[in-house]
Amino acid sequence: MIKITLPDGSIKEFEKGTTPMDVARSISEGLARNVISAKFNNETVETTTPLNTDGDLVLFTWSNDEGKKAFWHSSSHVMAQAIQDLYPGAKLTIGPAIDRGFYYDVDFGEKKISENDFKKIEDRMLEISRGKHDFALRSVSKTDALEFYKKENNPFKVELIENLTDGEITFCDHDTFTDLCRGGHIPNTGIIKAVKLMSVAGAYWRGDETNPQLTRVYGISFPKQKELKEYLALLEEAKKRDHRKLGKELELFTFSQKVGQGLPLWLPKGAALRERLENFLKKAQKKAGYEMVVSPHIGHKELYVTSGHYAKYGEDSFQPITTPNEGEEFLLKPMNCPHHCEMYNASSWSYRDLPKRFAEFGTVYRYEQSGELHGLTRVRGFTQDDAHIFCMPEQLDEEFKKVIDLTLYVFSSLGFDDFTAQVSLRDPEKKDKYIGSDDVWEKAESAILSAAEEKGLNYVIEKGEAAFYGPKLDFMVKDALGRSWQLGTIQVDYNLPERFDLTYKGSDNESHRPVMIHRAPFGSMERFIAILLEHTGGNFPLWLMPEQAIILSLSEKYENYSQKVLNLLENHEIRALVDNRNETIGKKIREAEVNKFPYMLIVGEQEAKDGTISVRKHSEGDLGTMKIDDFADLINTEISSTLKPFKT
RNA sequence: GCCGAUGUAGCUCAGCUGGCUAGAGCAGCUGAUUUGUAAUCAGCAGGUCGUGGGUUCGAGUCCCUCCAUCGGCUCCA
Repeated sequence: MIKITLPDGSIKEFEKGTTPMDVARSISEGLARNVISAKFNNETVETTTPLNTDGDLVLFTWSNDEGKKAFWHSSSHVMAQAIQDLYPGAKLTIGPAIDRGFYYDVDFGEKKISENDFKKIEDRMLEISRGKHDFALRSVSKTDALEFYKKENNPFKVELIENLTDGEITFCDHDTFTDLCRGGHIPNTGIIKAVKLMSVAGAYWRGDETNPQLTRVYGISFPKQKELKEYLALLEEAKKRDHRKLGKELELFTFSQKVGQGLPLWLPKGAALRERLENFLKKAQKKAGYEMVVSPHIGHKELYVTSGHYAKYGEDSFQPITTPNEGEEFLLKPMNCPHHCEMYNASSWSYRDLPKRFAEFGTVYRYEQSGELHGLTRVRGFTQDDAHIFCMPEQLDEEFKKVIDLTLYVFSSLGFDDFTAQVSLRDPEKKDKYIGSDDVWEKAESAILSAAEEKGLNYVIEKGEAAFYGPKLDFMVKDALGRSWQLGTIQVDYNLPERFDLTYKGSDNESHRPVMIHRAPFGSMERFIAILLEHTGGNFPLWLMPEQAIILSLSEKYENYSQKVLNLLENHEIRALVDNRNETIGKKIREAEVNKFPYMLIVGEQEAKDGTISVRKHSEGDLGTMKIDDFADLINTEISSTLKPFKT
C-alpha cells in the first residue's frame, strides 16, 4: 500500500501501482470525468502513470492553468498528427502549450501553408479527437529513438534526442501517431471538442536567426464549443481596446507614410496628455532630488565609441550624419546616458555633492527592424523619461530603493497594479555579449536582487535579458491581447563611469569612481501611453483626461449661459469645452459618450434660470442638477482619490 | 530583416468568377428645425481603388516590384 496526500491535507491509502485517475475516481465520478492532468511530488505525471511510492498528488481539471496546459499540449500532438496526415513529408520539430493555446513548428519543405489551409487541418483534428484515442507515454532507449527519427528523415528530432540523456527519453503514442515527448497529457483525445487554428508565422529553429526558418502554426482548443466562441468574443473585445484604434478615435496621435514608419505624430490632445504626464513626474522627481537637464538630438560619433554603444549597435543604427566641410560624423541620439556622463564631467564633484540626479525627457531615435514596429509600443523615435543617478558605491542600495519607490508611485497613480517585476541578469554562458568584469557584474546583480527583495517586489529572474552594460529591474505590463511590455526600468551600471572616467573626491581626498543608475519609470512616453490606453480603454484617470467635461447646450439659445459655465469651470481649473451645435441633446449626449467625455453638463432653460448644471456621468448616467461649485468639488474629490502627492 | 495576411472617400466597410460614368453608412458642407439625457430631416460635396510596372480589346478585380499596416519570429542600448 502507498499513502497519497491530497492538497486538502487528507491522506488516503491505495494499492501500489494505482494511477491519478484511480485516485480521482475514489473521490468522485465527477472528478474522474473532469481530471485531465496531475502532478505527483511536484512532477508532472500522466493520469495513467502508476504511482509506486508515498507522495503528494494534485489533480488538475480544465479550470486550472496546469490542466489547460496539458489540454493544449495534447492538442498540439493532435494537430501534428493532422498535419502529417495531410502533408506527408512535413517534418515536426517542437510543439508546446503557451499561455493561450499551443503551436507546432513544422518544416513543410517547399509547401507553403496559409490560413486557407486551416479548415482542413481543423477538420482532421476534430476527426482524430472524436476517435477518443488514449495518450500513452513509454520509455525508449536513445538508440531506438534516434533510429525512429532517422528513418523518418527528421534531422530536428534527431538533434533534440542527441541532446537528451539515455534512459530519460519518452515517446507518446495516440492513435497511429508517435511523438518525442516528456509527458503531461490529457487521458484521451475525446475531450478536445473545439479547435481553431489562429495564425501561421515563420519561426527560426531553436530561436536562432541563422538557423532555417520553420512554419509555426498557432492554435487553440477547448473542451466545449461554447468556450471557443467566448474566447473569440474576448479577442474581439480586446481589439476594441487596441491603442492604435483608440489613439485614432480620440485624436491623440497618428502616423504618416510620408513622415516615415515608426515616427509618431502627437496631435494636440495627445500632446497635452503627454505634457500632463511629464509634469506629474517632474513634480515627483523634484521632491526626490532630481535636476532637469537638456541635451541635443545628435551627438558626435566619438561619444558613442567611448560609451561602447557604437561597437554594439553602430552597424544597426541610423547611419551617421556627416558634416559637409569637415567630414565629422554625428549620430542621431539613440540614448541619453553618454550626454549625461559628459554633463557630470563638466564639473568636479566631492562626495558631499553625491548623489547627483540628472533627469531629462530625452527624445531618442533607434533603427528598429521594420517588422518590429508596433503602434506606439515599438517605434523609431520616442521620448524616454530618463534620468541618471551618479552616486557613491555605498549609496547604491538606498538610491536603488528610492527609484523603486518612485516607480511604484507612478504605477499606482495610474492604476497599474497588475505588473510583474523582472530582474534581468546576464547570461553566464554568453559573457562576450556584455562589457565589464565579472566582479562588477556580480556587485550590480546582487545590489538589484537585494533591493527587490527588501522592497517586497514579486519578481521573476530572467537570465540573458540584461543590458550589455549592466543588469536591470524592469516593470512589465501586459497589453489588451496579453502581450508583455517593458515599461519602467532601473539599471545599475559600473561600466559607463569607467569608460567616461567619472570621478569624485572622497573624504579621504582621493579620487573615486561613482556608480551610475539609469532609470525611467514610464519607460517611454509612447509605450506608457499606449499601454495605459489599452488598460483604461481610453477612460483615463480624470486628472489625465484631455477634456474632463463637455457642456451640452439644449439649443443655441443657451450659448451665453454655456459660455458662462465654461468660464466658471476654468476658474476651478476644470478642462471643458462647449458643444453648442445645432443638434438634438440626444445626439450630443451620444457623441459625448462615444468620445468618452467623463462628464456631460447639460444646460437649458431651467439651468440658466437657476444658475445650475445638469450632470451626467460617462457610462453611468444622470447625476441630477447641481451648482457649479458642487460639481467642482465632485471633480476634485475624484482626482484626489487617485492622484496622491509623492512622499519621499 | 524573415514567414503569413491585408491595403477601395477623413472613418467603418460593400464591390461575385476581369466588362457601362466605383457604392453605402458615419464624419464634413448648405438649408430647414431650436430641441430635456445614446443618432431630426433634406440636399451637396468627397476616391487617379497604397505605389510603379505587366497581362488583356478591357484591371479595384489577374501577375510582378516597392511602400505601409496587421499577426508572429529574430532583435530591443
